[in-house]
Amino acid sequence: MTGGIDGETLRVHGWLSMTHSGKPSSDRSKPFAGTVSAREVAEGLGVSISTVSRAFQPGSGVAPATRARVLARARALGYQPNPYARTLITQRTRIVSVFISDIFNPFFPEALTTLTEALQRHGLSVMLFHVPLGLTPDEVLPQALLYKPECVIVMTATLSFQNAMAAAEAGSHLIFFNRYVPQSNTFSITCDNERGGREVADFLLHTGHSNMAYVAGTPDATTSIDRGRGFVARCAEAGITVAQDNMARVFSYEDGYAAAQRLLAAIPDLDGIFCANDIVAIGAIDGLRHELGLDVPGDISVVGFDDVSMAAWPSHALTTYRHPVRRMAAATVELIKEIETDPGLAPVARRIAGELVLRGTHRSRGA
Amino acid sequence: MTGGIDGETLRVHGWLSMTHSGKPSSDRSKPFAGTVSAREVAEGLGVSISTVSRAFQPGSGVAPATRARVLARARALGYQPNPYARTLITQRTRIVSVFISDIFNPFFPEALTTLTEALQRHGLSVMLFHVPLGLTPDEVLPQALLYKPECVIVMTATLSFQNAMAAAEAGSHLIFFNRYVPQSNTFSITCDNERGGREVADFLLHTGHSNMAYVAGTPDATTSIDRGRGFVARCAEAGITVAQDNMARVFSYEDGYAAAQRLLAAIPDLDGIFCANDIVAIGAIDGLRHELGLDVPGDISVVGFDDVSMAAWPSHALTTYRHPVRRMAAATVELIKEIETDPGLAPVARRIAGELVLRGTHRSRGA
DNA sequence: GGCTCGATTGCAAACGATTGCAACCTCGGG
DNA sequence: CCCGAGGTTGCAATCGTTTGCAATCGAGCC
Repeated sequence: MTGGIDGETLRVHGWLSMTHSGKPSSDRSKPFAGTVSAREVAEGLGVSISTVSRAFQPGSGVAPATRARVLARARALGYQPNPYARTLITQRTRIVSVFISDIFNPFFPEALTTLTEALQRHGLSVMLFHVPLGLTPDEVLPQALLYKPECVIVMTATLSFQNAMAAAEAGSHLIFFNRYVPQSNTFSITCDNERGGREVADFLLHTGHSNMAYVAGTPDATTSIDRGRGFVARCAEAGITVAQDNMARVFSYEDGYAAAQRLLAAIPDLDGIFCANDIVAIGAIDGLRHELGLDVPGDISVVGFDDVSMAAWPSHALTTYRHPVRRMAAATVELIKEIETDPGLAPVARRIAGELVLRGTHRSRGA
Repeated sequence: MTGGIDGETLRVHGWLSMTHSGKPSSDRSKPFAGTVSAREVAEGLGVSISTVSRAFQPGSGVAPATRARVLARARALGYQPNPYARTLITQRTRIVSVFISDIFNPFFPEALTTLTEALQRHGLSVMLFHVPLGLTPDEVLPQALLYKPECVIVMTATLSFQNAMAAAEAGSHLIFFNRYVPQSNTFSITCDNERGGREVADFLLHTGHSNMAYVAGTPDATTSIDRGRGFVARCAEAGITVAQDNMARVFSYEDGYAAAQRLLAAIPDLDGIFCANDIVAIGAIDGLRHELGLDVPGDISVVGFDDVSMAAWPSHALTTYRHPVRRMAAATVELIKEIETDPGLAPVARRIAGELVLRGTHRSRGA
C-alpha cells in the first residue's frame, strides 16, 4: 500500500532530459535535418548512389560483397531509403488508408488495432481517417486519396459512386472490412454473419425458446441485415416466425434499451431476443431489467453478437457469438498480398466463421 | 417489423457495380495511374509549371486572374499537388504519427478518433502505429520515423532514450498525450489529473465519507499516480489518511474486481473507493456486488475517472470525473500550430481541467 | 593471345513538385 | 522619349531515389 513505483520512470526521465539539455542534436526546424542520404553512404565507400540503391533491393545485380559493405555502412549511419523519393519514382506507396467512424461499438477499436498491427507487421503503414457522424466518407476520401494508398479499407458506411470511381481512378483498391456492398463486386472481409445468426437461432431453438425477436442495428448495415436473415431463416425452418424490431438508428445501447420495451409491450410472452450486436444486447438487457423489472435469463434470454471485452464481465455475462477479429485481420493482410502479386485480381468476398460463446444470459433448458 | 431497408443500399450497389462493369477506368497496377500532374494543367493554359505551383501557394506572386484560371482548370482536371514530390523539396511532411497500445480502456479509442478528426481538419494526416502489449514503442518507432512525421504523438508507454534521441534527430517533435514523462521537459497534453483527484476527494469528504481508499492503475502511469496524489493530498488536508491499493498491473476490469476484495478484506468498514479509471471502477463495483454481496452505493461509494460512454449506462450509472477529451484534442492541434510557427518552442506541459459527473454510485449525504 | 560472355558498376534521365533568380512587360515620372 | 520600379512569369536547379543502358573488368575458351 505504498508508492514503490519509480525505478523505471526515473531512469527514463533522466534519459529524456539529456535529450534536451545535452548537445543541440540538430536543427529542429526541418523534418529532414540530420537525415543521411544515399549519397553519404556511397561517398564513404567509393561506390555510386546506384549501387547503394541496388543493395537495398533483393533481386538486383550487386556483388554480394558490395552489398554487405553497403548495408553495414548504412546501418552504421542509420540510413534508410527515403520513402518519398522512392514513391515518386516507383509509383508505389506502401500505405493503406483505413476509414473508421464514430464508435459506439468497442468492436471497432479492437478490430482497428488488430488490423493495424497485422498491416504494419507486413511493412505497410496505415493512415487513419475518421468520418465524423454527420459526414460521409466521401468528404474525407479526397484527402486520403492524395497519398495514393495501395488500398483503402472501409470499416464504415457506404461510399458514393463518384468516390468509388475516384478510388479506382487513383489505383487504390477498395476493401470493405466487416461490411460489404451487396452485389457490388468489391473486395470484402466479413464475419459469416448469416451463419452466425443461424447458429444462435439453432441454439435458442434447442434450448426450448419458441417466441423470439430480432433487434436490428443500423438499418442499412449488412451486418445487421445478414445476422437477422440467418436467424429468421433458421427459425422459419423450425416453423417459428420471429418478430423484428427495426427502429434502431445505430447500433447503440440506447437503441437496445428502447427496443426491449417496444418488443415486450407488443409481445408480453417473448422468451428470447437476439440482438444485432453486444452493445445493443446489453442495452436491451438493461431495459428489460431496469424498466420492466424482468429477470434475464429467468424470464427471457438475450443473446448478442461480437463478444466485445465487456461481454465477459460478470455484470453482463453475455451469451454471444464471437466475431473472429484476429482471423479477419489476417485474412485482410492475406488479401492484400494477393492483390500485390496480381493487381487484376477479381473482387472476392471472404466470410469467416465465428463461434458461439455461452455465458449467463440464456436459459439453459425447457420452458 | 419488416425489412424496408434497401432504398439507399440498392442505389449505391448500382453505382459501385458500374465501377467495375463499366469502362476499364484505368490501369489498376500502378497507384499513380490516371493521376494528373502540374504539367498537364499548365499545358492546357499556356503557362509554366511554376505558375501552377505558385497558384497553390497563398503568399506567392501570381496575378489574381492567372491564379483563378489555374485553380479552375485544376479543379476541372482533379489536380492536387503531389504530396510526395512536395515533401521531397519542401522537407515538410504534413504527417503526424500516433502511437497507441492495447486498449482495455475505451477512453483511448474515444481520444484517438477525436484527435484524428481534429488533426485531419487541420490538414494533417495521421499515421497510426500500434504497439502490441509485449513490445515497447521503440520497436515500432523506426518505421514511423521513416516518414519524418512533423510530430509523434504518444498515447502509450514510455520511449527509450535512443529513440527519443532518434525522434529529435529526425526533427520530429514528441508530444505525449494523456501522459508525460516526469521532469523530462517534453511536450505533453493531459487532463489535470491531480486536480481531478482533489475534486473527487473534496466531493466524497463533503458527502460524509471518512474511510477511503484509492485503487491505482498501471504502476508507473502518470495518470494513475497524479490522480492518486491529488486524492490523497486533499484527504490529508482534512486529516484523513487513505488506503492505497497498488497491486494492479494494468487499468483493467479484472484489476478493479480483485482490488475491491483485497481492500475490503483488509478494511471491512471502508465507505468510499476512488479508482484510477472507469474500467477499474466498474470492476471494483462488480467485485463488491458479486463477490462480497455489498450494496453500492448503500454500503460503499465508488467513483471512477474518465466518463467513458458506458459509465452512463443504467447498469453502471457511474459517478466519475469527466476526461476533457475534446478540449485535449483541440489543445493538441493548437500546440502543433504553435510549433509550426516557432519550431524552437520550449517544451510545455498543458493540463486541462475536467469536471465531476454525479450519477448513482455515491452515497448522497451523512453516514 | 584475342575474343566473347557474364557479372558488376556507373551515368544520366526520370518522378513531380518548389523556388531563387533573371527576364519581361507596363506604366508613370522626369 | 527614356529610364526605373513594381508586378508577373519562366528557367533551371534541386530534393533523394530508381533503373535502362552503356562501360568496364576479369575470366574462360578456342
